[in-house]
Amino acid sequence: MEKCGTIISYYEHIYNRKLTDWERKLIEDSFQKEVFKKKEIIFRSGDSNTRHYFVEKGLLRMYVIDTSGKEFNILFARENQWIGDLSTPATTAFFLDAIEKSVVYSISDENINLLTNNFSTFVRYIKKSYIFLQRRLVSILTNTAEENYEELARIHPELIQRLPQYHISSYLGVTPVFLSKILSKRARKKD
Amino acid sequence: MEKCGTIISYYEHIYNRKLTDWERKLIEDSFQKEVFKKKEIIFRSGDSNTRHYFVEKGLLRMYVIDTSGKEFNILFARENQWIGDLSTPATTAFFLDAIEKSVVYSISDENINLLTNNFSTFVRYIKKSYIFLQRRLVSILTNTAEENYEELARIHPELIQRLPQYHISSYLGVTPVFLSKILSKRARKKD
DNA sequence: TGTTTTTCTTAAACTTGTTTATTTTTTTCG
DNA sequence: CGAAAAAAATAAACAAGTTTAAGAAAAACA
Repeated sequence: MEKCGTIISYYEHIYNRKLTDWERKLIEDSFQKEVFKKKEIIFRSGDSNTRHYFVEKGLLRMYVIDTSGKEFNILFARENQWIGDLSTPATTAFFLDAIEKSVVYSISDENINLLTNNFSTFVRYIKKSYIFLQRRLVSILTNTAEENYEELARIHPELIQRLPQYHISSYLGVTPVFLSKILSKRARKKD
Repeated sequence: MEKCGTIISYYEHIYNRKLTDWERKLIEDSFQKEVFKKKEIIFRSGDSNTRHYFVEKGLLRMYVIDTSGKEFNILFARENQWIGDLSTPATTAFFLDAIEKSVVYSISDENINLLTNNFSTFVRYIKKSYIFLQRRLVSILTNTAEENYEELARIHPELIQRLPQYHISSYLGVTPVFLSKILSKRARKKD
Protein backbone atom coordinates (compact mmCIF):
# COMPACT_ATOMS: atom_id res chain seq x y z
CA MET A 1 0.00 0.00 0.00
CA GLU A 2 2.49 2.64 1.28
CA LYS A 3 4.95 3.58 -1.44
CA CYS A 4 7.77 4.42 1.03
CA GLY A 5 6.50 2.73 4.17
CA THR A 6 9.84 1.93 5.76
CA ILE A 7 11.40 5.28 5.15
CA ILE A 8 8.34 7.17 6.41
CA SER A 9 8.41 5.06 9.59
CA TYR A 10 12.09 5.89 9.91
CA TYR A 11 11.44 9.64 9.67
CA GLU A 12 8.51 9.40 12.09
CA HIS A 13 10.74 7.53 14.51
CA ILE A 14 13.51 10.17 14.22
CA TYR A 15 11.13 13.11 14.61
CA ASN A 16 8.99 11.27 17.14
CA ARG A 17 5.71 12.32 15.50
CA LYS A 18 3.48 11.47 12.53
CA LEU A 19 4.42 13.18 9.28
CA THR A 20 1.93 15.47 7.54
CA ASP A 21 0.47 14.47 4.16
CA TRP A 22 2.62 17.16 2.60
CA GLU A 23 5.77 15.72 4.14
CA ARG A 24 4.86 12.18 3.10
CA LYS A 25 4.35 13.43 -0.44
CA LEU A 26 7.76 15.12 -0.40
CA ILE A 27 9.41 11.89 0.72
CA GLU A 28 7.57 9.75 -1.80
CA ASP A 29 8.68 12.13 -4.57
CA SER A 30 12.30 12.24 -3.39
CA PHE A 31 13.08 8.59 -2.74
CA GLN A 32 13.21 5.72 -5.17
CA LYS A 33 12.83 2.08 -4.18
CA GLU A 34 15.48 -0.23 -5.66
CA VAL A 35 16.40 -3.90 -5.43
CA PHE A 36 19.95 -5.16 -5.88
CA LYS A 37 20.95 -8.78 -6.24
CA LYS A 38 23.89 -10.35 -4.44
CA LYS A 39 27.26 -8.99 -5.67
CA GLU A 40 25.57 -6.33 -7.82
CA ILE A 41 27.64 -3.15 -8.02
CA ILE A 42 25.61 -0.03 -7.17
CA PHE A 43 28.25 2.59 -7.92
CA ARG A 44 31.94 2.42 -8.75
CA SER A 45 35.03 4.56 -8.37
CA GLY A 46 34.95 7.39 -10.90
CA ASP A 47 31.16 7.77 -10.87
CA SER A 48 29.83 11.21 -10.03
CA ASN A 49 26.45 12.21 -8.61
CA THR A 50 26.23 9.02 -6.58
CA ARG A 51 23.07 8.61 -4.50
CA HIS A 52 22.51 8.00 -0.79
CA TYR A 53 20.97 4.66 0.24
CA PHE A 54 18.76 3.63 3.12
CA VAL A 55 18.60 -0.15 3.56
CA GLU A 56 15.18 -1.72 4.10
CA LYS A 57 16.45 -5.32 3.82
CA GLY A 58 19.86 -6.79 3.13
CA LEU A 59 23.49 -5.82 3.52
CA LEU A 60 25.60 -3.34 1.54
CA ARG A 61 29.27 -2.41 1.74
CA MET A 62 31.30 0.59 0.61
CA TYR A 63 34.92 -0.12 -0.21
CA VAL A 64 38.00 1.14 -1.97
CA ILE A 65 40.38 -0.70 -4.30
CA ASP A 66 44.03 0.23 -3.99
CA THR A 67 46.53 0.44 -6.85
CA SER A 68 47.50 -3.21 -6.42
CA GLY A 69 43.85 -4.22 -6.78
CA LYS A 70 43.29 -5.00 -3.12
CA GLU A 71 39.88 -4.17 -1.60
CA PHE A 72 39.40 -2.40 1.73
CA ASN A 73 35.92 -2.12 3.19
CA ILE A 74 35.13 1.29 4.56
CA LEU A 75 31.59 0.81 5.81
CA PHE A 76 28.76 -1.70 5.97
CA ALA A 77 25.05 -0.92 6.13
CA ARG A 78 22.35 -3.34 7.18
CA GLU A 79 18.62 -2.87 7.87
CA ASN A 80 17.68 0.74 8.81
CA GLN A 81 21.15 2.13 8.16
CA TRP A 82 22.34 4.76 5.69
CA ILE A 83 25.25 4.39 3.35
CA GLY A 84 26.70 6.51 0.57
CA ASP A 85 29.64 8.73 -0.26
CA LEU A 86 29.16 12.15 1.31
CA SER A 87 31.58 13.56 -1.27
CA THR A 88 28.75 13.44 -3.81
CA PRO A 89 28.05 15.12 -6.25
CA ALA A 90 31.85 15.06 -6.70
CA THR A 91 33.45 11.98 -8.24
CA THR A 92 33.63 9.11 -5.78
CA ALA A 93 36.72 7.05 -4.96
CA PHE A 94 34.57 4.22 -3.65
CA PHE A 95 32.63 1.20 -4.79
CA LEU A 96 29.25 0.29 -3.33
CA ASP A 97 27.84 -3.19 -3.74
CA ALA A 98 25.35 -5.63 -2.24
CA ILE A 99 26.74 -8.44 -0.10
CA GLU A 100 23.26 -9.95 0.13
CA LYS A 101 20.21 -9.37 -2.07
CA SER A 102 19.01 -5.98 -0.83
CA VAL A 103 15.98 -3.72 -0.92
CA VAL A 104 16.80 -0.02 -0.49
CA TYR A 105 15.45 3.49 -0.81
CA SER A 106 17.78 5.79 -2.72
CA ILE A 107 17.85 9.58 -2.90
CA SER A 108 19.93 12.01 -4.94
CA ASP A 109 22.10 14.58 -3.23
CA GLU A 110 19.99 17.30 -4.84
CA ASN A 111 16.81 15.94 -3.27
CA ILE A 112 18.57 15.58 0.08
CA ASN A 113 19.45 19.25 -0.15
CA LEU A 114 15.84 20.13 -0.96
CA LEU A 115 14.66 18.13 2.04
CA THR A 116 17.26 19.72 4.25
CA ASN A 117 17.23 23.17 2.59
CA ASN A 118 19.34 24.82 5.25
CA PHE A 119 22.91 23.97 4.41
CA SER A 120 24.61 26.37 6.72
CA THR A 121 28.28 26.79 7.55
CA PHE A 122 28.26 24.20 10.26
CA VAL A 123 26.83 21.54 8.03
CA ARG A 124 29.52 22.30 5.49
CA TYR A 125 32.05 21.92 8.26
CA ILE A 126 30.73 18.47 9.17
CA LYS A 127 30.58 17.36 5.59
CA LYS A 128 34.09 18.57 4.82
CA SER A 129 35.47 17.06 8.00
CA TYR A 130 33.86 13.79 7.14
CA ILE A 131 35.25 13.73 3.62
CA PHE A 132 38.69 14.60 4.94
CA LEU A 133 38.62 11.88 7.55
CA GLN A 134 37.40 9.34 5.06
CA ARG A 135 40.32 10.13 2.79
CA ARG A 136 42.67 9.77 5.73
CA LEU A 137 41.29 6.37 6.71
CA VAL A 138 41.63 5.19 3.12
CA SER A 139 45.25 6.38 3.01
CA ILE A 140 46.13 4.58 6.18
CA LEU A 141 44.43 1.39 5.04
CA THR A 142 45.83 1.33 1.54
CA ASN A 143 49.27 2.95 1.70
CA THR A 144 52.48 2.34 3.59
CA ALA A 145 53.67 5.00 6.04
CA GLU A 146 56.31 6.00 3.48
CA GLU A 147 53.67 6.66 0.81
CA ASN A 148 51.56 8.60 3.28
CA TYR A 149 54.54 10.77 4.14
CA GLU A 150 55.19 11.50 0.46
CA GLU A 151 51.57 12.54 0.03
CA LEU A 152 51.61 14.77 3.08
CA ALA A 153 54.83 16.40 1.88
CA ARG A 154 53.37 16.96 -1.57
CA ILE A 155 50.00 18.35 -0.48
CA HIS A 156 50.99 20.18 2.72
CA PRO A 157 54.68 21.07 2.52
CA GLU A 158 54.04 23.95 4.94
CA LEU A 159 52.84 21.53 7.61
CA ILE A 160 56.05 19.54 7.30
CA GLN A 161 57.91 22.78 8.03
CA ARG A 162 55.75 23.79 10.95
CA LEU A 163 55.40 20.45 12.71
CA PRO A 164 58.02 18.72 14.80
CA GLN A 165 58.77 15.32 13.30
CA TYR A 166 57.21 13.41 16.16
CA HIS A 167 53.85 15.02 15.46
CA ILE A 168 54.07 13.96 11.85
CA SER A 169 54.92 10.37 12.76
CA SER A 170 52.00 10.30 15.14
CA TYR A 171 49.73 11.59 12.36
CA LEU A 172 50.99 8.86 10.04
CA GLY A 173 50.39 6.24 12.71
CA VAL A 174 54.03 5.19 13.11
CA THR A 175 56.79 5.73 15.69
CA PRO A 176 59.21 8.68 15.44
CA VAL A 177 61.99 6.15 14.99
CA PHE A 178 60.39 4.63 11.96
CA LEU A 179 59.69 8.02 10.37
CA SER A 180 63.33 8.89 10.87
CA LYS A 181 64.24 5.69 9.00
CA ILE A 182 61.90 6.66 6.16
CA LEU A 183 63.46 10.10 5.96
CA SER A 184 67.06 8.91 5.88
CA LYS A 185 66.12 6.44 3.14
CA ARG A 186 64.42 9.28 1.24
CA ALA A 187 67.47 11.52 1.65
CA ARG A 188 69.76 8.79 0.33
CA LYS A 189 67.50 8.35 -2.73
CA LYS A 190 67.72 12.04 -3.67
CA ASP A 191 71.47 11.89 -4.36
CA MET B 1 37.17 47.48 16.58
CA GLU B 2 35.25 44.40 15.35
CA LYS B 3 34.66 41.95 18.17
CA CYS B 4 34.65 38.89 15.85
CA GLY B 5 36.23 40.34 12.73
CA THR B 6 37.86 37.17 11.43
CA ILE B 7 34.89 34.94 11.94
CA ILE B 8 32.49 37.45 10.36
CA SER B 9 34.79 37.67 7.33
CA TYR B 10 34.79 33.89 7.21
CA TYR B 11 30.98 33.72 7.18
CA GLU B 12 30.76 36.49 4.57
CA HIS B 13 33.24 34.59 2.43
CA ILE B 14 31.27 31.35 2.73
CA TYR B 15 27.91 32.99 2.02
CA ASN B 16 29.42 35.36 -0.53
CA ARG B 17 27.54 38.40 0.83
CA LYS B 18 27.69 40.92 3.70
CA LEU B 19 25.99 39.77 6.88
CA THR B 20 23.08 41.79 8.29
CA ASP B 21 23.51 43.60 11.62
CA TRP B 22 21.24 41.03 13.17
CA GLU B 23 23.41 38.19 11.91
CA ARG B 24 26.59 39.91 13.12
CA LYS B 25 25.02 40.32 16.52
CA LEU B 26 24.08 36.63 16.61
CA ILE B 27 27.66 35.67 15.81
CA GLU B 28 29.18 38.07 18.33
CA ASP B 29 26.90 36.62 21.02
CA SER B 30 27.66 33.00 20.08
CA PHE B 31 31.43 33.00 19.70
CA GLN B 32 34.05 33.62 22.31
CA LYS B 33 37.59 34.75 21.52
CA GLU B 34 40.29 32.74 23.30
CA VAL B 35 44.09 32.66 23.37
CA PHE B 36 46.05 29.50 24.11
CA LYS B 37 49.75 29.33 24.79
CA LYS B 38 52.05 26.73 23.28
CA LYS B 39 51.34 23.19 24.63
CA GLU B 40 48.24 24.39 26.50
CA ILE B 41 45.58 21.68 26.66
CA ILE B 42 42.17 22.92 25.49
CA PHE B 43 40.13 19.82 26.24
CA ARG B 44 41.03 16.32 27.29
CA SER B 45 39.64 12.80 27.01
CA GLY B 46 36.70 12.40 29.37
CA ASP B 47 35.52 16.00 29.06
CA SER B 48 31.95 16.50 27.93
CA ASN B 49 30.36 19.49 26.23
CA THR B 50 33.54 20.31 24.38
CA ARG B 51 33.43 23.37 22.13
CA HIS B 52 34.17 23.86 18.44
CA TYR B 53 37.17 26.03 17.51
CA PHE B 54 37.89 28.26 14.54
CA VAL B 55 41.58 29.21 14.33
CA GLU B 56 42.41 32.86 13.66
CA LYS B 57 46.14 32.43 14.22
CA GLY B 58 48.25 29.47 15.26
CA LEU B 59 48.14 25.70 15.04
CA LEU B 60 46.04 23.20 17.00
CA ARG B 61 45.93 19.43 17.00
CA MET B 62 43.37 16.86 18.07
CA TYR B 63 44.78 13.52 19.17
CA VAL B 64 44.11 10.33 21.06
CA ILE B 65 46.23 8.55 23.64
CA ASP B 66 46.13 4.76 23.54
CA THR B 67 46.26 2.42 26.52
CA SER B 68 50.04 2.27 26.40
CA GLY B 69 50.22 6.06 26.57
CA LYS B 70 51.11 6.59 22.93
CA GLU B 71 49.68 9.64 21.14
CA PHE B 72 48.11 9.56 17.67
CA ASN B 73 47.21 12.80 15.98
CA ILE B 74 43.81 12.74 14.33
CA LEU B 75 43.62 16.24 12.90
CA PHE B 76 45.46 19.55 12.71
CA ALA B 77 43.90 22.99 12.25
CA ARG B 78 45.78 26.09 11.15
CA GLU B 79 44.55 29.59 10.20
CA ASN B 80 40.91 29.64 8.98
CA GLN B 81 40.25 26.00 9.77
CA TRP B 82 37.77 24.39 12.15
CA ILE B 83 38.58 21.75 14.70
CA GLY B 84 36.63 20.02 17.44
CA ASP B 85 35.03 16.74 18.33
CA LEU B 86 31.71 16.37 16.54
CA SER B 87 30.67 13.85 19.19
CA THR B 88 30.01 16.75 21.54
CA PRO B 89 28.04 17.20 23.80
CA ALA B 90 28.87 13.54 24.51
CA THR B 91 32.11 12.71 26.35
CA THR B 92 35.11 13.05 24.08
CA ALA B 93 37.83 10.43 23.60
CA PHE B 94 40.25 13.08 22.33
CA PHE B 95 42.67 15.70 23.51
CA LEU B 96 42.92 19.10 21.88
CA ASP B 97 45.99 21.27 22.40
CA ALA B 98 47.93 24.14 20.89
CA ILE B 99 51.13 23.29 19.03
CA GLU B 100 51.88 27.02 18.65
CA LYS B 101 50.50 29.96 20.61
CA SER B 102 47.02 30.33 19.08
CA VAL B 103 44.15 32.79 18.82
CA VAL B 104 40.77 31.14 18.22
CA TYR B 105 37.03 31.71 18.25
CA SER B 106 35.16 29.04 20.16
CA ILE B 107 31.48 28.15 20.13
CA SER B 108 29.42 25.70 22.15
CA ASP B 109 27.50 22.93 20.43
CA GLU B 110 24.29 24.48 21.74
CA ASN B 111 25.04 27.79 20.04
CA ILE B 112 26.01 26.00 16.84
CA ASN B 113 22.61 24.36 16.92
CA LEU B 114 20.92 27.73 17.43
CA LEU B 115 22.83 29.15 14.48
CA THR B 116 21.99 26.14 12.33
CA ASN B 117 18.50 25.55 13.77
CA ASN B 118 17.52 23.02 11.15
CA PHE B 119 19.06 19.77 12.30
CA SER B 120 17.22 17.45 10.00
CA THR B 121 17.67 13.75 9.45
CA PHE B 122 20.38 14.16 6.89
CA VAL B 123 22.53 16.28 9.15
CA ARG B 124 22.20 13.63 11.84
CA TYR B 125 23.29 11.08 9.29
CA ILE B 126 26.42 13.07 8.46
CA LYS B 127 27.24 13.67 12.09
CA LYS B 128 26.74 10.03 13.02
CA SER B 129 28.73 8.84 10.05
CA TYR B 130 31.52 11.17 10.98
CA ILE B 131 31.64 10.01 14.58
CA PHE B 132 31.61 6.41 13.46
CA LEU B 133 34.44 6.93 10.99
CA GLN B 134 36.47 8.80 13.54
CA ARG B 135 36.16 5.91 15.95
CA ARG B 136 37.22 3.53 13.21
CA LEU B 137 40.30 5.58 12.35
CA VAL B 138 41.28 5.69 16.00
CA SER B 139 40.89 1.92 16.31
CA ILE B 140 43.05 1.27 13.31
CA LEU B 141 45.71 3.69 14.50
CA THR B 142 45.84 2.54 18.09
CA ASN B 143 44.99 -1.17 18.09
CA THR B 144 46.40 -4.27 16.47
CA ALA B 145 44.25 -6.15 13.98
CA GLU B 146 43.64 -8.78 16.65
CA GLU B 147 42.27 -6.20 19.08
CA ASN B 148 40.09 -4.71 16.36
CA TYR B 149 38.67 -8.14 15.63
CA GLU B 150 37.85 -8.71 19.29
CA GLU B 151 36.02 -5.39 19.39
CA LEU B 152 34.07 -6.09 16.24
CA ALA B 153 33.10 -9.53 17.57
CA ARG B 154 32.01 -8.00 20.87
CA ILE B 155 30.01 -5.10 19.44
CA HIS B 156 28.66 -6.63 16.26
CA PRO B 157 28.56 -10.41 16.67
CA GLU B 158 25.77 -10.57 14.08
CA LEU B 159 28.05 -9.03 11.44
CA ILE B 160 30.66 -11.70 12.10
CA GLN B 161 27.95 -14.26 11.34
CA ARG B 162 26.69 -12.54 8.21
CA LEU B 163 30.00 -11.59 6.62
CA PRO B 164 32.40 -13.90 4.83
CA GLN B 165 35.76 -13.80 6.57
CA TYR B 166 37.50 -12.01 3.71
CA HIS B 167 35.14 -9.05 4.07
CA ILE B 168 36.00 -8.83 7.75
CA SER B 169 39.73 -8.94 7.09
CA SER B 170 39.34 -6.21 4.51
CA TYR B 171 37.43 -4.12 7.05
CA LEU B 172 40.19 -4.62 9.59
CA GLY B 173 42.78 -3.63 7.02
CA VAL B 174 44.63 -6.96 6.95
CA THR B 175 44.85 -9.92 4.58
CA PRO B 176 42.47 -12.90 4.84
CA VAL B 177 45.51 -15.03 5.59
CA PHE B 178 46.43 -12.96 8.60
CA LEU B 179 42.87 -12.94 9.94
CA SER B 180 42.85 -16.70 9.67
CA LYS B 181 46.03 -16.77 11.77
CA ILE B 182 44.39 -14.52 14.37
CA LEU B 183 41.35 -16.79 14.52
CA SER B 184 43.29 -20.01 14.93
CA LYS B 185 45.31 -18.41 17.72
CA ARG B 186 42.03 -17.25 19.32
CA ALA B 187 40.54 -20.75 19.05
CA ARG B 188 43.61 -22.29 20.66
CA LYS B 189 43.35 -19.80 23.55
CA LYS B 190 39.74 -20.78 24.30
CA ASP B 191 40.66 -24.35 25.33
C1' DT C 1 23.23 -35.92 -4.36
C1' DG C 2 27.42 -35.09 -6.23
C1' DT C 3 30.24 -31.80 -8.65
C1' DT C 4 31.97 -27.21 -9.12
C1' DT C 5 33.09 -23.06 -7.15
C1' DT C 6 34.07 -20.34 -3.33
C1' DT C 7 36.04 -19.76 1.06
C1' DC C 8 39.25 -20.98 4.73
C1' DT C 9 43.60 -22.90 6.65
C1' DT C 10 48.44 -23.73 7.01
C1' DA C 11 53.28 -22.97 6.17
C1' DA C 12 57.53 -20.53 5.05
C1' DA C 13 60.09 -16.70 3.55
C1' DC C 14 59.73 -11.90 3.49
C1' DT C 15 58.65 -6.72 4.52
C1' DT C 16 56.97 -3.25 7.41
C1' DG C 17 57.04 -1.28 11.57
C1' DT C 18 58.29 -1.41 17.05
C1' DT C 19 61.09 -1.25 21.11
C1' DT C 20 64.83 0.11 23.83
C1' DA C 21 68.84 2.37 24.35
C1' DT C 22 72.65 5.51 23.06
C1' DT C 23 74.52 9.45 20.60
C1' DT C 24 74.16 13.67 17.99
C1' DT C 25 71.88 17.82 16.68
C1' DT C 26 68.84 21.58 17.37
C1' DT C 27 66.16 24.67 20.11
C1' DT C 28 65.11 27.23 24.18
C1' DC C 29 65.88 30.36 27.53
C1' DG C 30 68.39 32.50 31.75
C1' DC D 1 76.49 33.40 24.85
C1' DG D 2 76.46 28.99 27.15
C1' DA D 3 73.90 25.41 29.69
C1' DA D 4 70.01 22.65 29.75
C1' DA D 5 66.27 20.61 27.55
C1' DA D 6 63.98 18.91 23.55
C1' DA D 7 64.12 16.70 19.18
C1' DA D 8 66.24 13.72 15.74
C1' DA D 9 69.32 9.91 14.14
C1' DT D 10 71.18 5.34 14.46
C1' DA D 11 71.52 0.45 15.64
C1' DA D 12 69.98 -4.10 16.77
C1' DA D 13 66.73 -7.42 18.22
C1' DC D 14 61.93 -8.21 17.87
C1' DA D 15 56.72 -8.34 16.61
C1' DA D 16 53.06 -7.62 13.30
C1' DG D 17 51.46 -8.32 8.98
C1' DT D 18 52.21 -9.85 3.69
C1' DT D 19 52.98 -12.87 -0.10
C1' DT D 20 52.68 -17.01 -2.58
C1' DA D 21 51.23 -21.37 -2.99
C1' DA D 22 48.95 -25.67 -1.98
C1' DG D 23 45.49 -28.41 0.30
C1' DA D 24 40.99 -28.87 3.10
C1' DA D 25 36.40 -27.49 4.10
C1' DA D 26 32.18 -25.38 3.13
C1' DA D 27 28.68 -23.48 0.21
C1' DA D 28 26.17 -23.20 -4.11
C1' DC D 29 23.52 -25.12 -7.40
C1' DA D 30 22.19 -28.13 -11.40
